[in-house]
Amino acid sequence: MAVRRQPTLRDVAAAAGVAVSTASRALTRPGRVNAGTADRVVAVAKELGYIPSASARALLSGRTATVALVLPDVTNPFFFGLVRGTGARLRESGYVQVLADTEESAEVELDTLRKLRGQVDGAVLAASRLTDDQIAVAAEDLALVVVNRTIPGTPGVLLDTAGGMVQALEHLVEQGHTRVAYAAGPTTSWSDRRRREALEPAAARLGVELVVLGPYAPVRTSGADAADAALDAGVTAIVAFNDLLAFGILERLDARGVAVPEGLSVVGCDDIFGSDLVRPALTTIESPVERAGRMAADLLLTRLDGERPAGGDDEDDDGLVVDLPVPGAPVLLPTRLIVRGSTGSAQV
Amino acid sequence: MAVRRQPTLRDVAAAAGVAVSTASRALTRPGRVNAGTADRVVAVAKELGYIPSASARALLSGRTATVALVLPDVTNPFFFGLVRGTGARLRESGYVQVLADTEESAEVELDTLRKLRGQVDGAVLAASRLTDDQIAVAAEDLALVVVNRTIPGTPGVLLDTAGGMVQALEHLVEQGHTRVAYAAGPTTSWSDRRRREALEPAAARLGVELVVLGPYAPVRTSGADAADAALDAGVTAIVAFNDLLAFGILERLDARGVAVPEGLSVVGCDDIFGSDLVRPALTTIESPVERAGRMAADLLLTRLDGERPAGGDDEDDDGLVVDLPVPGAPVLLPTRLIVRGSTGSAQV
DNA sequence: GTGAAAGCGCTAACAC
DNA sequence: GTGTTAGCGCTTTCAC
Repeated sequence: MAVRRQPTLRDVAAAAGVAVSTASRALTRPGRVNAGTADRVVAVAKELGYIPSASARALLSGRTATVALVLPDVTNPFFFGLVRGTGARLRESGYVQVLADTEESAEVELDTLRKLRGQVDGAVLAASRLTDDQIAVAAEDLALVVVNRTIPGTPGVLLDTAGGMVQALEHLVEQGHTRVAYAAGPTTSWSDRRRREALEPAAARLGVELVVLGPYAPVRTSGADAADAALDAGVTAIVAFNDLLAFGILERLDARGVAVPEGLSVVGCDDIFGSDLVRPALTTIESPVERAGRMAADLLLTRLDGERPAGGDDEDDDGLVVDLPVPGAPVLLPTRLIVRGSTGSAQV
Repeated sequence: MAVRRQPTLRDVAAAAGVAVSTASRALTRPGRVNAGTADRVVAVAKELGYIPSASARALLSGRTATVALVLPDVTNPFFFGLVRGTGARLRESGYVQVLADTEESAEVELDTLRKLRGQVDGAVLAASRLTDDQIAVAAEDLALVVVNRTIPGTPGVLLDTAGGMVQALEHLVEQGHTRVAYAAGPTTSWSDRRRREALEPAAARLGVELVVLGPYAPVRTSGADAADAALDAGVTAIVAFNDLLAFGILERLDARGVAVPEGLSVVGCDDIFGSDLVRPALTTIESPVERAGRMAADLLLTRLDGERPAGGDDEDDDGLVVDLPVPGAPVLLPTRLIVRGSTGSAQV
């Protein structure tokens, strides 16, 4: 693991017998240099194993070709798709992906965002624990795209799981259910609020009684409480905040000897890895998470590559600088109900 | 998403009425500056929201406080633990984690490593697709720690899944199995070779017949072929290269109406998310992947923070520079067999 | 204890 | 078409 000194542009220029500026041009804009010279420089650079210093470029241009994905918990399988989607899109454009875990803490998130400023060109902020205001403020210092959040003036991508849950409710009604529980997620969750706001009017419209249970931490272990509460509440079906919670519910029902779907129909949300592995397989709401990630990265890159076309730098001293046209509404991605074995007719 | 101009050290110095050098000292080494002055500078810096430029620091020191995790496929749940483990350890030391997906391609991996040089202080290389030589060469230009690989001179962390598989074999023998299949992984996999080399002598020692099936791509869909082959081979138990493959095997057996473990005992490997969710739950080999990641990051950081104690920079012009004492053997982490429902007595 | 100045590697004026 | 020069933001001599 010895470390060899990297050749610099100066080394290349010297070896090729040209000035650094010529070497620089030859490597970045070959058109503006004598073809023969350019070839020679390129050859020498290759031979020496020259790699331009990212730090020097960054210092000069203010651009790092790096984008961060900020999320509350890398552990949560739901976010894996986001990692993949953003990563794939970023790689396509030659960007480097940085991963930041905020450990479900608003404080850590704020601090992370602060430190990221200057280190990255922008960030995709997923399931943020911050307030709208805090995000808006952070967006002043760092190009931001939010996922599952609406912040006026900040581009965003929304997964319409609320819509998916309404589909689930309709499905249950068709199956004859008239009293359905919703096992709620954390009160701090923006998505949870959105879902409740969608479920309540839908329930009224469909003439079904909706019982809200919880809130529950969106993890498997909370499933036991949720299952018990559902049984106590005398519902025939339960829609869970997410699949992890639904897995826990299934486990508990199994342990208590309650058959699914005969004793209780169960619906999850997100279609994470494993939802088709459990028995009975879980009826759930498929979210195009990976696509959302790709989209978020795309929005950010569009922003970034429009922003400073070529290292522009204003010398205005009034502090404030660029103000860009902001895309109106966030992108809303539809979700889809996947019916599997965990839901069935209501037992009268 | 406007972007405000960041205050620089010069701004801070000016506002505090001191020279940049003093401001720099006040912020980095408060001891070497008049207490009052230092306080003032710090206060001003805070007020202005000053954040030191990472690029400038990197340019000057050659250190980026960034480490990359390079892996063949972010999609594979097996690597999630690695992402977590390395990420957690890096964060603890204030390092930033960069994620690089090489898409299972040696070429992409080589290119990634090349580009990473200079962008990061080091990298954790997991399940590399490169040859030993290629890795050794890459290690000359970038501080590297390998996971599940032994490269002389390069620190590494090994998960002893081969040992776990021997445990599995012993367990099966105790249950009366005398003819057992191993569903092999990709031929390019270093781990697969290691496991075979451990299983064969173990089988001989235990007096059990070992049938090697495959190779199979380590994904769920390959499970169908593996299950069929096992049934054809007339074995009573099968050990799969990994859990994904085992899941596929279970699905196929279910589809063919073969009971598990009565008709066939199934063992997976890695204990990934979902292995206790399937029915019957999967007997598998638990690997401390997260711990391995943490360890790998730890080895790297130790290396890094010993390497250039404080931005040292040699002016030797002979090209070659540092050569460090290399830790001898790689760290070997033990694995453990977890017996669940998918294995049982051999049906005579 | 503090300031002035050099320089990390690179690109973008500005000469010639 | 090519060389010279300035300067990105910072740390670190070297004077004072």
